[in-house]
Amino acid sequence: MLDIKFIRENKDLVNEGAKKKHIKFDATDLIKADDKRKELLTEIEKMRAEQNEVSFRLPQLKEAGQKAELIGQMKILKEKLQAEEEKLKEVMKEWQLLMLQVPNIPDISVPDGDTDEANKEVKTWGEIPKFDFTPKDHIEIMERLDLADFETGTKVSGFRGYFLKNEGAELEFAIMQLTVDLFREKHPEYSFMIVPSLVKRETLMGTGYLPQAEEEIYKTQDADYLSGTAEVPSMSYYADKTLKKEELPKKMLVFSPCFRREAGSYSKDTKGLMRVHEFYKLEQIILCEASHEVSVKHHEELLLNAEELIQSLKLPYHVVVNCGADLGLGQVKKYDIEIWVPSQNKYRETHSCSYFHDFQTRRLNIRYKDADGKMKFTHSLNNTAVAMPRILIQLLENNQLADGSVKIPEVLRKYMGGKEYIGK
RNA sequence: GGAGGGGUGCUAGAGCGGUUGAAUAGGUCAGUCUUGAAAACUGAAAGGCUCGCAAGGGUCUCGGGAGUUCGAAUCUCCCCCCCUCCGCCA
Repeated sequence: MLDIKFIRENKDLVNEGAKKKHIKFDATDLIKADDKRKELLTEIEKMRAEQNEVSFRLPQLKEAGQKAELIGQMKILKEKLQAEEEKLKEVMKEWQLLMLQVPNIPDISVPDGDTDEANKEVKTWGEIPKFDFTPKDHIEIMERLDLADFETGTKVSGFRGYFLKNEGAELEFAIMQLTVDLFREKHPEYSFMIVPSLVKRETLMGTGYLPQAEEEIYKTQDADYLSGTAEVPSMSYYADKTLKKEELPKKMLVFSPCFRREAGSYSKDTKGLMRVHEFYKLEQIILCEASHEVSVKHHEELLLNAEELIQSLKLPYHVVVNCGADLGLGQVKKYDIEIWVPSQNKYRETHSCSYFHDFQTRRLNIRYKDADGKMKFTHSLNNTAVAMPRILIQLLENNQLADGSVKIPEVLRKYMGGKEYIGK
């Protein structure tokens, strides 16, 4: 959500931003609705002022006749007031609906473009491995080495179901532990959090996932929902709270199971671990003071943290800046990290790093008192730390050997009992 | 699941139809006193919306929503949350 005052004063900027994001939106309707809102509000408040004034005077009146007359007048006023309030309610409904559609303005450094083709590579790291054999895909590797069972996964869990087994499961534990250790040792300012995935509807409304993504989210028979990312509960943790300036920036490493229906992607990545209905993720979240420069600084930091992890695993990757059309409603700028997948001969996304200014926190009402004594909405940012099991794809494929075995990256060995290979 | 009790400001806690944005106490901040501190004393202090160049004004907010009333923190209904007891499960 953006500030209505800002929208009024920067209508063209907002409209251009929407255009860059390829989102159909025109602030004109919203401003019209806001005019109506203000007009009604002024009228209503005038009536309320009169009501308050009379209700102060009324008990002081001695004469019964005077009293009765005044009460009669107030009855009429009350009816008028109620009618106007009813009108305002209608206007507010429209106003809120429109407010929720206003996209945040993308940063100037965001490239133009209408598909992910236009995403711009800003960095590459590591060497793309050359194999003197045809590299297998992760499904074949895992099935051969008994690291996963997709067939039984489908039988037990349904479409996109999977079991991780043996070193497949061990690898997942190891990577998570590696990530936790990395943050504990190198980034101790991050506090650890494990958050609920089962959340109330209001929580998803607050974070802006509902009503837009209704189809994408699992719902329980108690009308609760299964969150698709830790961002939802961890941001909601701070909803309606006023933080102290000294508490900022708040940095968190958050663990949660994630659930996604993948309703719109029936034909995409249907096999293996690429796109599954349930998985575990460690997510980095930052709340910081309301300054563009500070947001940008943290955005770069979040990216580097993730890169650090990938580099320690020695996986080749690149970073892209998402183009306008690839940005979500609230995002100002987004980097994706994509790690090389040999069997597909391309990079595939593993991390998504965005900042939002106060777009999320305005809706969630996360504030702090700034040095100037003013209440401000914090800025918010997030990036994946590591998402399981997707990264197993790149890990296994890039480290596969001709004999079908897999070499375990050095940093993970201590978490796997010193093992160097899987399947040797 | 059953039976009760309760949700008030930073905190504790009054108020239970009419100058209550809200007593009182504690905490916080500023000042007086002091070499410094403590104590004591004095004073300050909520947020949203809105009008205004500003000073300042209006309005809303006592868990959330709806209602009764000329007027609601106070009465009624619904929802959420917390506590106690019983049951159930581990």
